[in-house]
Amino acid sequence: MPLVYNITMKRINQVLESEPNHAEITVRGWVRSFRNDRFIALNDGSTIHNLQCVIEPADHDQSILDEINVAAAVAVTGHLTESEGSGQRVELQATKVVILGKADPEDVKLTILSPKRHSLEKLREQAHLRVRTNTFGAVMRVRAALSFAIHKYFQEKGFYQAHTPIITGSDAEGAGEMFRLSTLDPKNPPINEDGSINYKEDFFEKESNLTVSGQLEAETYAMGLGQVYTFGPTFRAENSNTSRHLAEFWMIEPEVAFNDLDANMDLAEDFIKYVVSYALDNCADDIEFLENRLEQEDKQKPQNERSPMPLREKLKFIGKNNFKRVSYTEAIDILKNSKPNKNKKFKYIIEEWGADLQSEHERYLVEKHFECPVILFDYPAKIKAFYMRLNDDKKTVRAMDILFPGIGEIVGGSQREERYDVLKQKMADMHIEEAELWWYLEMRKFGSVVHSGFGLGFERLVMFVTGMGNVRDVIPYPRTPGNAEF
RNA sequence: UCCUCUUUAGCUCAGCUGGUUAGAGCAUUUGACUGUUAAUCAAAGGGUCCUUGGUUCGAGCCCAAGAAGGGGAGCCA
Repeated sequence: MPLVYNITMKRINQVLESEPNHAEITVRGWVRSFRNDRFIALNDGSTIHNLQCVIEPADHDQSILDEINVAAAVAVTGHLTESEGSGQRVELQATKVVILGKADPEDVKLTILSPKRHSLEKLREQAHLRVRTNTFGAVMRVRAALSFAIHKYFQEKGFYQAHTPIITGSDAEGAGEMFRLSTLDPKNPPINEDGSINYKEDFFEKESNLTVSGQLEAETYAMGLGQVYTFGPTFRAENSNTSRHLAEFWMIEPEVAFNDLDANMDLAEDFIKYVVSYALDNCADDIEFLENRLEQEDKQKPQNERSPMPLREKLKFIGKNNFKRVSYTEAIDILKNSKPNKNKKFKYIIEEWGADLQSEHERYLVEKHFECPVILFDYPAKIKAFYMRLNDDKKTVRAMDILFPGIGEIVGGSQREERYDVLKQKMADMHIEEAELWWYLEMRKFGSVVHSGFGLGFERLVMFVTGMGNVRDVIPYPRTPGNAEF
């Protein structure tokens, strides 16, 4: 088999950029379509575009032609020429076709690889094959580019990645229900005298869980390395059944010593603008494809549910315009005086300061009132976590959320409470076990300084950049309540 | 967890007031054509009408329970 790697082997994205100079090259990929017994549309995952390989049927064995079926893997050797057709600039005049992996059309017919449109729900059922569709190829390339851009941004800014633990021994991170972790025999666990399970005999000799956030550990690292970020998987055992929640998702959590909340907002905004612009510049073809896909999808929807602007325009808008910064108190005033509040169109009517904002309120602010991303800050202390820094008014904390159109909350962050006594008191008030988080509190005794950070849900970012409407369609194998297939 | 909608061919769907042998487009197969671009033209094959139980002379259609999936809400990122 002449299939060892050599200099003439090329990825299709490179080939499509090459000059049609008749040089002999070999490409390998999967057949997307085979028209007229002559035109193979070949895709190798390197780009949304296919390479058209042209074969002269008389020059190839019938046994080979019979196996050039949709989804089959083939290696094609030939000469790159200008295309006679109008659909592409260059094409490969094939001299040799080798079938690398067969695909029986009768079997392919039963899968989403069959050459026709499929619903996103159907693609989800066959998640092991969906990356071979145009839409998922594009989404996953954009996801990978965004992941790279995130590391690039922080590394260039002098941040260090902190690998915070995935298994945690504390259950007080306060960000949601946790997945319990144990090696005890579930049918016959060791029992204490009072009937409870004796975790002293478990692997870690205490209860352990999958992490819901690396923030608390990241804070300790910011106190040594100055500016750090985490980027890893996070687990929440919430029974959330929405298009925006996963039980396993990836989160980015920068944490910076000496930053106050204003600097934190500056960082978050600059960071988001950078990665969105990076994707726009480096995944132009994929985002163009996704924009067209979205436009087609919008045609099926009623006018008021359609995207207000095309995908690329929306992404450029994010890069160019400043996010609107509004305090919680101002936001409440805006909402109180808003039409839907006065006409009782909101399900939850805003009556007084202190109420938690529902997603209908966030959407109103972002999509109707300001029509741009909004950063809300200085929330009531009562509705926010124990570690957020108390303002001098004793009523509000230095918290901020970034709200995006169509996505809702994409970032949640705060300036952390750096004062030992204040933090200790807040932990007591909010019933946080000091024994669980002694180390977090103790950090405040040794050179404690102002510091801030935020968490950004990676999948929500990918949703925004790709225009996909369901978080399950921007991660390879989504984990949701009742679903851990694949 | 709550509200709501859906489930009919491989896929997307239609199926009238409960009435003979359940249809269409795409996909697949076969043939024709051979510079196509979601190729085109012709023909063929393809059904546990989600499951269970009930009402009825008769159920894809009505009733009940269950299952799976979508959308929305809550919680959050």
